[in-house]
Amino acid sequence: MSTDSKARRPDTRATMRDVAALAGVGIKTVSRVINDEPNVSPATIAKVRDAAERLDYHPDLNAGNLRRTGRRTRTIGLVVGSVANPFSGAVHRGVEDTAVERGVAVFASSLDDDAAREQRIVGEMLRRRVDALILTTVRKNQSRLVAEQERGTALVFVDREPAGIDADVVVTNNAEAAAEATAHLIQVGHRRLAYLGDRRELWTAQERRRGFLDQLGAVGIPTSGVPVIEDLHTEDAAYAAVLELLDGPHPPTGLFTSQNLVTIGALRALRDRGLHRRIALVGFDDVPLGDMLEPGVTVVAQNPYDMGRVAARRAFARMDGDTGEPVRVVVPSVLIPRGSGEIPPEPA
Amino acid sequence: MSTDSKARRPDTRATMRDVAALAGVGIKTVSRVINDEPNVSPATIAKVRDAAERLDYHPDLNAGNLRRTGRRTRTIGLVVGSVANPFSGAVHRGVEDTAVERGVAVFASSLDDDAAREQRIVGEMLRRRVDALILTTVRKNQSRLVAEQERGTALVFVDREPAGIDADVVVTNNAEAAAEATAHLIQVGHRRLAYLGDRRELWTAQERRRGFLDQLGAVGIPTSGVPVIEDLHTEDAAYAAVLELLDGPHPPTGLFTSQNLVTIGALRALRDRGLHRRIALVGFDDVPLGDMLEPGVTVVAQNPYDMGRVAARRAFARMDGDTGEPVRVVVPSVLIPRGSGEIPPEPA
DNA sequence: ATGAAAGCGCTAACAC
DNA sequence: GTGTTAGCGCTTTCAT
Repeated sequence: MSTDSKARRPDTRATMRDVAALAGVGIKTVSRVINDEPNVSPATIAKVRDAAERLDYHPDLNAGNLRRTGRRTRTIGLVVGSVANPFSGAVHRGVEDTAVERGVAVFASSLDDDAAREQRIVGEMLRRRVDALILTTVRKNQSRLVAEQERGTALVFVDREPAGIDADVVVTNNAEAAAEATAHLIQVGHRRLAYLGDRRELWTAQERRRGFLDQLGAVGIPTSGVPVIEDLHTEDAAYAAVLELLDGPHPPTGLFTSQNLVTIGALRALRDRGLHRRIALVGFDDVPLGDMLEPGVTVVAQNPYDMGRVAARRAFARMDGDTGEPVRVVVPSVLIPRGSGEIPPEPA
Repeated sequence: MSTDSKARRPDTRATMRDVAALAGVGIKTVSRVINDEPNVSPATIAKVRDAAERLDYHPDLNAGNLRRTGRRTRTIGLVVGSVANPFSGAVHRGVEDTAVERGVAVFASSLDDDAAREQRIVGEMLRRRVDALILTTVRKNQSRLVAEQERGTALVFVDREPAGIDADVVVTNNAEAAAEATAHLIQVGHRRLAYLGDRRELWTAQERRRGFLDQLGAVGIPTSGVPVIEDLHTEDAAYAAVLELLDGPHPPTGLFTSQNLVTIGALRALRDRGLHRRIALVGFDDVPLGDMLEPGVTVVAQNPYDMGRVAARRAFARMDGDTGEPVRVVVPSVLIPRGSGEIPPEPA
């Protein structure tokens, strides 16, 4: 691994001017050919294409966009929790599939739900003049972006709803689906439930908690004694919290876990105590191979791929000139019973 | 959702010239302040920063890069199988973590192992003048990229080794790890094994198959009668192939699956036949929650996050002027026994 | 310490 | 059909 400090590339990259010279035409004619503009004779087109080929010419999109009408970079930015998380990966894929059809490239970046990182990364993308930004934000208040939106950058929030800004939003039915999960546990016979949730500051966590508690209230279960454990942001934190709950004086008979890492941590804890067939669990957000565990993991599964597709479509609609009122799209989650959520409470 | 066809943004974006005018200085002075160059008086710095703040000025990186020495865009491209695949996600995260430290943005794109798509996507990235390209390619021959490499674009191949080009490569020890997995099954007592592999054209699939067969040969098991089923590219294809094998006249007592989707398909097939506790399985590449299935899934686990980090570091070393010989880094896979690979063959 | 002029690679506007 | 000129927003070079 020899290191040569000042190795500079020869930068022997052909420019449009080079192609024009070789083809014996003006630079604007080359531009016309490269961009498939009309009013160039077939013979000239052939000459230019041949010259471009021989010089291995590749147009510089960044240079072209500098002057081009509308100033689009044909580039969008996607900001998610972590590109290594399956939920984010599916959103990403949905966005990408929509973008690639249009020749638009996607910058992707992870936040780890870190507000400082959010600011840095959004700044980097803005400096690169992305046409649109699709965001799963940490901070609730996104008023900093209002000015950018007014300058023409399409903004779509996905998964989490922001405040302080009017923009398109694509979310799942968090509260309703959480209530449905809770109702499912209640219907199986559970009365002693516990809630295990993500960071309180996250909008999704608040919504899911609300759905859980509202449903308890709706069927007349007093919520005062119900363990509501929050700010669980990792598998390990969830694992520890569930162990503490199980080892406590009044362990619940059923668990509602509000996020996939929390679900996994809880599953591990149940297994370590040998209780995974005796204590019920319903998780929010699907878990990889959740159907192959024993018992299978009952979840309300989101549809992250569709959320990504819808978000990207909203972004492109805005870029195409849609100036209508901000749209709020709800991509519903569905309850998938697989076993863990159908375990009845133990007779007391 | 009202659509207004020709809504054009007012493009009221402040430029460096605007900031210069408001601050009452020359444009070059603004440039110095924005880029933290020396030789500006503190008072001038303050004036400029204040003006930039008031205009909500954000420099245009693409415009700046046009003239800047070295012509770096501070942008790299990552091309993987699918951003929705956990292996690719981990590679991506490794690349991103390395890039973000340097203020470099990452374009990520999925290939679905489609050669036509590979060409399109690489072209899009080149047009955007990425400083480096980190690739998990479909095609073995990558000589098309030699010219681009000579023009100064750093090229790093990750996971799969290319032909027709001299470039840095980051791979796992495919053949050795496959042999290790096979040896593991043999040691448990298996003699009737089967190989289930990905598309033959993929370098990794070839290597893993070679490791499997070589190991059988090394211990004197004749490979002629061993089922070698290839070109399994989806979970469903693997599922069907394994069912066929199990329902055949001489079902194997142990399976080696050469890729994570294949492993999952095989697991489903075994379960559907109620054989998951009776037929052994070792998979290549880890499977999400593989430790929580019953039995746990024995795998040779790759280290995709490290592969991403190492690949990105190689790319940055090249961008920093390393002109040494191409480097080949092997990030080893490790065998993780969890149960499925330790099932002994049934007594005959 | 500061700025004027030239130019990066391309497209827009307008000639011919 | 085709070319010329100007200029996108910035950095470079070189003067002051």
